[in-house]
Amino acid sequence: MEGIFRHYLAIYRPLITRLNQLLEPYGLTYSLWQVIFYIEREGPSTLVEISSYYGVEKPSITRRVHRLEERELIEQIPGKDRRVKVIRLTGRGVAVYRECREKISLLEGEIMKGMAREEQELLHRLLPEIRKNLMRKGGAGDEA
Amino acid sequence: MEGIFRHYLAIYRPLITRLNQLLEPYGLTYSLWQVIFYIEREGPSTLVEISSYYGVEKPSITRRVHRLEERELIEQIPGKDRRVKVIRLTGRGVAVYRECREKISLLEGEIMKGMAREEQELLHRLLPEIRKNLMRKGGAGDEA
DNA sequence: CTTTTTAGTTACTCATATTAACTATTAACT
DNA sequence: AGTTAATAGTTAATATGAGTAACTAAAAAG
Repeated sequence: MEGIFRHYLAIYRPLITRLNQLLEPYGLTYSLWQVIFYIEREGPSTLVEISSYYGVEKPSITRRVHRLEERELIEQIPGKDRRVKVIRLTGRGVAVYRECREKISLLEGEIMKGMAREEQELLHRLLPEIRKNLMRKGGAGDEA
Repeated sequence: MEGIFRHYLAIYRPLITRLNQLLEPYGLTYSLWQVIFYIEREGPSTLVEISSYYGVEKPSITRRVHRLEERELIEQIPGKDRRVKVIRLTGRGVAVYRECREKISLLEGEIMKGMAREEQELLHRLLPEIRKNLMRKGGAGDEA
C-alpha cells in the first residue's frame, strides 16, 4: 500500500488556499482560525493548552493570540494565577466564529460530495487513527 | 459531517516532521522530495508540470529545482523548445530516490498499521477524490 | 525562604510560499 | 513575413508561519 502520503499531501495546498480565501474577508488565516475554533470548543483557554493541542510551539501561539487581540476577536480574562493568560472570544469573536464555521461546513460538504455516508464516516475514523500512529514512535511534536 | 478539515490538518505537521527527519540524511526536505518523486513517476518533466501538479507557484519550483541541481540529483535535458527546461533524475538521483522510497514505504506501513486492507484501499481512493473536488470550483492553484 | 517549575514573551533564524515584474522564446494572426 | 500574444522560467521583494534559545514573572515544592 504505497503512496498514501502522496495522496495526502496533494490535498494540503489546495485546501489551505481555499480555507484562506474563505477566511480572508474576516481578516483571518487558517492558523488564526484554529485558535478561535479551539476556544469556542473548549471555552476560555490558556496559550499552553492551545499550543499543546495543536503541537505548535508556544511562541507561535503567542503571535497568533496577539494578532487576534489586535483584531478584537479574543480578549484576556483576568484570573488569580497571574502567570496564566486565559483568553476567550469577544462578542465579535463569537459572531465571526459562527459565520466562518458555517462557510467552512459548506465547503466541507462540497468537498465530500459524491462520497457515500459510510465512506465519510470511515474518513472521520481513519484520519485520527493515522495521526495517532504518526505520533506514537517518531515523536513528531505533540507534547509541547 | 463536520470537522473533516480539522482531522485532516491535524496530521500535517507531525507527518512533515517525520518525513523531514527521514529525508535529512540525504540532504532533502519533503518539498525537494516531491520534485524527485514526480520526475521519477512521470519521467522527464518541466517546471510548469511540477508546479501545476502540486498547486505551487512557479518561483517555488524554480528554487526547488535549483537546489536539486546543486545537489546533483537532477539535471536538465536539452530539447528543441528553448523556453522549456526539461529535467530528469541523475544516477545519484535515482539511487537516492530508491533509498528514500523504501524508507518512506516503511513509514507508510507503520502509519497504516491496524487498518483493515479495505480501509487502506478506501483511503487510497478517497483522498484523490477529495483533491479533485477541492480543485473543481474554487480554483485553488491547479491551473498555473 | 530558597529552588524549581510553569506560562508567556522576545529576538533571531529558517523554510517555504506568494506576487509582480522581467527575459527569452515560441505560437498565432493578419 | 512581421507584429502580437502566449508560455516557460527567473529574479526580487515580501509574507506567513514555525522553531530554538534566552529571558521575565509568578507560583509551587522543598
